[in-house]
Amino acid sequence: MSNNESMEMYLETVYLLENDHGHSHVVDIAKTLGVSKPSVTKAIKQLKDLGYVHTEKYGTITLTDKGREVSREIYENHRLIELFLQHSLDLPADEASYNACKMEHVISEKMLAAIRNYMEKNSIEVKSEFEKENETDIQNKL
Amino acid sequence: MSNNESMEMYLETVYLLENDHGHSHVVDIAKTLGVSKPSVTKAIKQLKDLGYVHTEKYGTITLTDKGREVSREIYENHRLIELFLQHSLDLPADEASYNACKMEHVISEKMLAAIRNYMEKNSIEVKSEFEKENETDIQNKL
DNA sequence: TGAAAATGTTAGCCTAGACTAACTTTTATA
DNA sequence: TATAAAAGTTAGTCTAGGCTAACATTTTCA
Repeated sequence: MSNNESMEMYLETVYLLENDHGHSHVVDIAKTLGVSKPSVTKAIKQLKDLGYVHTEKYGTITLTDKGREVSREIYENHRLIELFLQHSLDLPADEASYNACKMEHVISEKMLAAIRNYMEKNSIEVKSEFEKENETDIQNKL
Repeated sequence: MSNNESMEMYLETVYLLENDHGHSHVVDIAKTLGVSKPSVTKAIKQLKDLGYVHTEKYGTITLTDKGREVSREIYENHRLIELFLQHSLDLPADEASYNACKMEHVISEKMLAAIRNYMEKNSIEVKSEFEKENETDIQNKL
């Protein structure tokens, strides 16, 4: 799973949708990511083969425990990077989120560790959006 | 040309090789990027079609004025990001370079501007490696 | 409740960007 | 200087990750 931008985006989207609605649907994932339904079906099949999601034919998609763990980590890294960009570069929220989305799939473990260290030193608390409030615009989180 | 990681890497490599030796060869590009010679031939053909390089059959590869301008900008952005990572996160040079290499192809113009602003505020001078010294290990610059 | 709309799937196509095998041309050297 | 080695090219293959068209299933609601 490491270092696969496309799959990480699908997994992260499933995670966000599930946090909002308890499960996700092909059509919602397609809309969120701006891809076609068949692309989603194909990707979800791969996530299933990897043991990250459970699906029922013509039914809903839910994360397995493993999938939830991995996707939570992906999303938390996204948040971490996002807050780092806001704090260090004073980027507005939307720009920070956009760039975090691009960066999260490519930067090294050491750089992530360095960002965590930076946040700690500057006493910046990194908490999930979900702990803060009830948002519904998932696109803003990707 | 915008936002094409692969082509940007080829162009940047041509730029670095040319700065070191006055021109570049398929085989050197292949070694630097860790790809096969046919992959380089194909990529260079595309760069030629875009007007970025000049080639002679079975001969050397050189940048056009346009190509030099674009590749210098790519490389300078790489350096900018690299120094930002070193300064803000205290990343060692090799880690900073590695992550700059990944980030340079994906981050937004606004984020680049914010980094420039950061460097200025902190009085960090961004100069090319070439102005500093005579290095030959190009891999370290990518 | 049955037909239309929405949703999900399958099959097949396309492109980018890698690769190997085999060939051509150039360079180096015995 | 002839030939082996090195460098470059061409042709064809593969994979990932998109897409559309067509079909299957489920849901909605008149």
